Amino acid sequence: MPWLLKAEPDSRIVKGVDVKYTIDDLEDEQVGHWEGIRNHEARKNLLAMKEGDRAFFYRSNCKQPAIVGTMTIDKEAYEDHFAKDPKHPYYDAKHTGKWVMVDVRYQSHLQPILLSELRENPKLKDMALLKRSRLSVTPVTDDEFDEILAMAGVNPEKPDQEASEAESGEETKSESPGNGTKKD
DNA sequence: GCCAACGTTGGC
DNA sequence: GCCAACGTTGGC
Repeated sequence: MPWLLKAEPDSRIVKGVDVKYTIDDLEDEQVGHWEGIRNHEARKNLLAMKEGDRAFFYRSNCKQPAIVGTMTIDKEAYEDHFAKDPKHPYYDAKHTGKWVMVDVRYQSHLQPILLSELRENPKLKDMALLKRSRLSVTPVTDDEFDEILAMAGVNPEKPDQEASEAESGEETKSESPGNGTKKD
């Protein structure tokens, strides 16, 4: 099952540590830890992730909240040791040892799909992201995933195109590159 | 176990 | 900065 994971692109200092994390950061490191999830339902979703699952990178708590890239689950849920470190921003004195994290692997940048655009698409009206706005790890259906890729101008049947399209940037910056399916 | 008070998330 | 949604806490 595909997933959506939120991260904050703007600097925010928690216990002296900047918690910002962007799709560019993930691209730089290729494989990143998704630590700091401190909500039971989000935890349940982390535990349900399987290696190889597709996921969206969502930027939240910023001017233009949006889906900005894709990644895959690289390592299934394991103990989030940051919960045990009293000096860490994600320390949780109460639930030490029960929280988990996954590793994610960078796949591609997408032309950002704004939250407002997601809301406008009737095919996405049941998205967990929209219904459970405060949940930072949500499931995405296969149909929703493909629909969003289409909104980003990516052919879901040729996912290898998405990397080259988004990276080379130049030739595919137009609004709807050849998909005549845009509603309105 | 109910619910009011309070804290946090995150869009606007 | 405001506030709606919603999770958590604690009194009873």
